[in-house]
Amino acid sequence: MDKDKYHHGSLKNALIEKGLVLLNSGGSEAFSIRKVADMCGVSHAAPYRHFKNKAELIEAITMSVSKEFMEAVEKALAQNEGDYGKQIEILGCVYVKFMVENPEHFKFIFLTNHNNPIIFYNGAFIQEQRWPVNLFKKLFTGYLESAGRGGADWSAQALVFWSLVHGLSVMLINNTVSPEGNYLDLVSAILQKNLGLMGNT
Amino acid sequence: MDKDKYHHGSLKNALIEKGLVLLNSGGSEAFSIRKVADMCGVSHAAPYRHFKNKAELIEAITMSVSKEFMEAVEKALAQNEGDYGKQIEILGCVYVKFMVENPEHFKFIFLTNHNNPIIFYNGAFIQEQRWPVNLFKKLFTGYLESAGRGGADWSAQALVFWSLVHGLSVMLINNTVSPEGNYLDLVSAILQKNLGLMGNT
DNA sequence: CATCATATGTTTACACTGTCAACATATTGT
DNA sequence: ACAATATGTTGACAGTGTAAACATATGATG
Repeated sequence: MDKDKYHHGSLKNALIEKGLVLLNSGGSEAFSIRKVADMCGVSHAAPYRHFKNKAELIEAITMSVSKEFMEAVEKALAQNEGDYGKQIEILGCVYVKFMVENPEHFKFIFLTNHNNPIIFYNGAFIQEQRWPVNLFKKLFTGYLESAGRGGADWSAQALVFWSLVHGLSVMLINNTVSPEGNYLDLVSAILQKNLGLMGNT
Repeated sequence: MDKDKYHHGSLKNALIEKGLVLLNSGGSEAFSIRKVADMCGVSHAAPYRHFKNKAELIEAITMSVSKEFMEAVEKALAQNEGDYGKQIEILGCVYVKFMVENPEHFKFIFLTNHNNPIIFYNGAFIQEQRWPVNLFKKLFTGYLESAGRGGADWSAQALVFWSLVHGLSVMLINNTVSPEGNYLDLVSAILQKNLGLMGNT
């Protein structure tokens, strides 16, 4: 792909990649389509051939990050196959770690209204869009069964788990809480305790 | 205060109030100093006599909202004095309700880095800035004592509680989870269950 | 190959934004 | 009364999102 060509070659992907870089260096305030275009060596209006507007570019970046996150989760869970309790704990840690290390992604992912919400209905999560709901189901039903509570409502436990790691992420990111030592130890401890409590009822 | 006067009279407060209105109607994207100035019937640069820049106006709005929130909490807790479990549940509901009803406040409050973090150190929250940490302490120590667990670590429980309501708020706000019926029933149920578990260990 | 539709990039333009400097008026203290 | 200060206005500038008009590359079809 020559530099001097009129056409970029793969501008769409380049915009997403460079956009991500800009986001995590300058923060969401400093993000601008024109800067991203600049970083791709392209005129300020070129992005509009690939994205309808700024929101759509951000949405694309969000999706890209979500995918990356999913892969990180899958990789981490490859270990400890079968031990559901351990896997849930790992999932929580990966989740928090990813969010803390990518705070700007976090903001975009969680502060954007979802077109297709995950509906909490009669104790069941409906519709998997960005988050591994099916994975949650597998892990929590597996865990509850292994704890002799096969009939319990997995989705309620998953919601609590989700809220917990979510909330911890927010508080760690914005520095509301700053633990001594490694924050992941704190997360681990909290999840273990919570899981233990879940199993004991 | 006449309308036609050269000086506004209490522009600083007006900017905070109108800024809040704009924030919760148009969203944080649509927020602009010039619009707020307009809403106050004042020239576009007038706000700069009261706030150094946009960030400082937002900070002032955030502080104002925090105060409002504190008052809502105190008011709600005036009932059920002495029943710590019930008060904790109420606190959680007020928290989530407030955040869901003021999503833009939420974003500003929680996605702004804190200059003075609440440090989680040796099991104790240090430094009360925007959030009622002392209230948390009172409620959770009270609750644990009434449950016959006087020696337990109140701050760990408070952190879990906080994460939980925090995370629930985020998920309700951005529509990740949308429960059937009143979302506060869901919150209540989750908190009750969690509190029950806490007491049973 | 020639030609034409389509995809992709550029230029120009406009309204709007944050912020500053220069200016104007009101308020306050002496 | 007058000078210092607080508060508001005007005008300017660089950046921003986005649309329209224009330019070039690419790919399909004869």
